[in-house]
Amino acid sequence: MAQKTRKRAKPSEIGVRDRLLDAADRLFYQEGVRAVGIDRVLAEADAAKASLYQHFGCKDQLVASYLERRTVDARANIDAYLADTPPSQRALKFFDWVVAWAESKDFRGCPLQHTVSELTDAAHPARAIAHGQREWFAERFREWTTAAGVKDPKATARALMVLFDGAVAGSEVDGPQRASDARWLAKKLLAG
Amino acid sequence: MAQKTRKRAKPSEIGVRDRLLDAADRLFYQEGVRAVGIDRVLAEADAAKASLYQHFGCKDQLVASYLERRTVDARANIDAYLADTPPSQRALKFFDWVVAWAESKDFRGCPLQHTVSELTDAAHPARAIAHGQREWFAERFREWTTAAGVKDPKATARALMVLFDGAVAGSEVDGPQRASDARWLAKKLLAG
DNA sequence: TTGACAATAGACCGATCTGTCTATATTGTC
DNA sequence: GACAATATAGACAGATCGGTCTATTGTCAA
Repeated sequence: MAQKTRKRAKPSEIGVRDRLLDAADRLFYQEGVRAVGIDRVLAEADAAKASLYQHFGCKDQLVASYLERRTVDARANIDAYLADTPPSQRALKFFDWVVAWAESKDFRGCPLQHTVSELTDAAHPARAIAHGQREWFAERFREWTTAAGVKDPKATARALMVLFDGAVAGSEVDGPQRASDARWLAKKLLAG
Repeated sequence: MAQKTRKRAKPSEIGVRDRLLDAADRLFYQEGVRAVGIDRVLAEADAAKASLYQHFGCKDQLVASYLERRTVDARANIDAYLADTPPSQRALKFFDWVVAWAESKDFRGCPLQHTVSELTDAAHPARAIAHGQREWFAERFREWTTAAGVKDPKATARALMVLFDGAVAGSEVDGPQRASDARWLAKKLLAG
């Protein structure tokens, strides 16, 4: 046993697992996890059915893995975006990131919100991912409001969470103006 | 032609159409419009398939009608809730209504947001309903902030819309605390 | 060369989906 | 009682769903 000699695709190529995740990401995010069937994912990924079930076991797990990768990427993305901003300014700067996201071509709201509202089974593996990411956001908001030196950092952090949710949900329906509106109020809140 | 002699069910009974709408409302809202099939609605309504297609033509139209009735009821509900509150206080009072909604047993987020995110076809009849209701909310927020005499009523109204969306979306995932958080910031905004 | 492994292609299964259809029962009006 | 309208019950069709299975191909290591 042992001696993992794993290594199939040449470094320049993308392995089947990643192709499946890429396809799932595009389709699930754009159209929803219930609207997109396995066959569409396979066609988009140019992969075989057996590969999907070999790597993920079932569709629910593919959905969870898609969400998981989304959250990992988002965290890295946000941390990088804020790296050059002094901690005391990060709370507000974060809303610049939100505005940019809402204005991006493929923006279609929050994948976590979508998935939670589509998959009502409380035991679905994707829900744990969503919950974890929510916690990460809450923690970051507390960090940023504390660093900002506002009067009530915890209440302010919770309010920023509401503004974030509202920015994303509102932008999905009404366009990116809602994200700017959220930033406007966030600035007011952090200044007062 | 003419002489509508319509009148089937006795006044004390509920007609099939309403039974279907009631069932659709419960199931679509609780589990999502894609997760619930026609047969589940029929069983819940204790109705025949032909009745559904006689009254609504297709599932998409049933979904639109369910949303339409939701919005009509919500408008009446909110207006009644605020009737005794002086116009200048209605913006804040509205967030009491939101908190109460988020705390209600069957709360599961915003039916408009859910439907828009599940039905990505821009031409879907349900989307027009959702859009109309958003406009109604925006208009009301402008009324209330104007009556409140705040400095920038339009910007404030847009910010309240964000808080509303954030309250509802956040409460769906994290619980009704998010609605209270939104109210907290709304109060701050309307006071300052 | 051989054997293990990862991947593809696609038939197949049973369940479920929306929607159509026929047949039958009930009711109010003439 | 006859008729039209409304409702029920449920078979049926065609598509799609998630998931299993077999057969085949290509590649690396021994």
